[in-house]
Amino acid sequence: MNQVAPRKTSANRAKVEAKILRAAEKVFAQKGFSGSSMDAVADQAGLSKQLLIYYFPSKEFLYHSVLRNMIDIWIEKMTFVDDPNASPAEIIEAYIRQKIELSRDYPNGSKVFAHEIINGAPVLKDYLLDHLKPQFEKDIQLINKWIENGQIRPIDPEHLFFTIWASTQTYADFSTQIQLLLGKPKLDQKDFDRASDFLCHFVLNALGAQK
Amino acid sequence: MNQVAPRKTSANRAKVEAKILRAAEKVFAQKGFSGSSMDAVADQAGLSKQLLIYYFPSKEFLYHSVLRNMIDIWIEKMTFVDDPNASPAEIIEAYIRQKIELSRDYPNGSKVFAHEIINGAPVLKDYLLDHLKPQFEKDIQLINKWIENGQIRPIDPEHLFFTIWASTQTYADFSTQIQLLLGKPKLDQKDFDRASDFLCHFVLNALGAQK
DNA sequence: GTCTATAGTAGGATAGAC
DNA sequence: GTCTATCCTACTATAGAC
Repeated sequence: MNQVAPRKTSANRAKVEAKILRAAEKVFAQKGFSGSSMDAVADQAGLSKQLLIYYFPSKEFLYHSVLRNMIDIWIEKMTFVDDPNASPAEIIEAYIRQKIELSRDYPNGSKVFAHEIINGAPVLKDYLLDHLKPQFEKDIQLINKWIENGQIRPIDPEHLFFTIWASTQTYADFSTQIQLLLGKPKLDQKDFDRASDFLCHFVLNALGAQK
Repeated sequence: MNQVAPRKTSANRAKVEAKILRAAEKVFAQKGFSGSSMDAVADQAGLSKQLLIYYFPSKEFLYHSVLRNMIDIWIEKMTFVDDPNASPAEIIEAYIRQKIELSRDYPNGSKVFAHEIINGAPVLKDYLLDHLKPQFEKDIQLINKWIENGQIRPIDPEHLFFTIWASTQTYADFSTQIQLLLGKPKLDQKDFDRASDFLCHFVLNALGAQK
């Protein structure tokens, strides 16, 4: 037998690993990869550094695991769901709202990505090229089709995406600054709703897209 | 005499300090405070670690110096220049263009701030409260006045600022991602011009502000 | 002002008892 | 699976020669 009591063991392992990944996400979110220590992750997860290393043999492996854990859902929310029955306004509004929800639900994941990108995307570069870029180019084409059809104003589609990404992710990455200026200890559901409503109106007005 | 050859000495010191600050800005931009080492800064500046410590006795002091060096120009560009003769459209267009210029001219400074804010602004918090917040609130009032006067559409002024900040700073902080998706090794002047033009049109259309 | 040497500590990782 | 002990490297910082 390779393992003692494999069933119980692996169930427990999954639970501990999940706890560690949540802790690591939080620590990496604050300081990025090189700024974070295994000690800090262990503390956050409530176990010893040695035990942490038992589950995740190296810091690099832990970091990769955190990224892997988030990357697919992340890229999925960065690309359109092309519903042929929906109007441009409907597609864009749904897109903005789901991006804000992502910032609300995964603020730490967002910050980990922010660190990774600011750092030059040393780990994610290839993955972004292989998975995000093709989708991005498809979405650009869809927007260009809308422009040709006169459904929205002629604008630079690439920069439209950069603006939507930046202004939705800022509610996760720069929440400290936003809290400070709004005089709130924490952003609540109402703040995210206001952000969504503002951005949807703002972008649809800018595009001249009618619902 | 306190110093030997004070004139030459202090002139040289200023030059070396400037070189170190540029190097430190670059290193801190990539990894943030805790992720950066004095060794890396020394390497980047082209001098020994010991000599670096002679000029900047501690890493904290160096980091504070880098921030102090940028913070005033930074906050200045985050607030309106209230020209009573200018129209809302003119004020906002000038504002967006100068924010994009800031991202172009000080990408490392922008990234250092990004790290600091993502981290919870441990160093800058008080400064932002004392210096940015009052200006922010004044600018909000001005926008509300424009809305009352029917010069722009009624929108959430706070979130307008968050959107403009995010979508201008993204060209510094997330330049890696933008380069990747545009298929460019580096953003050039044309890219920044396109970004400015896009954002000005976009925001003015969204606000319904006529030039 | 610049160098060598080194102290002191924190961090990543391993070995081995239980 | 969990713990103690420990190795080794990298890091911040100091002391002191020149």
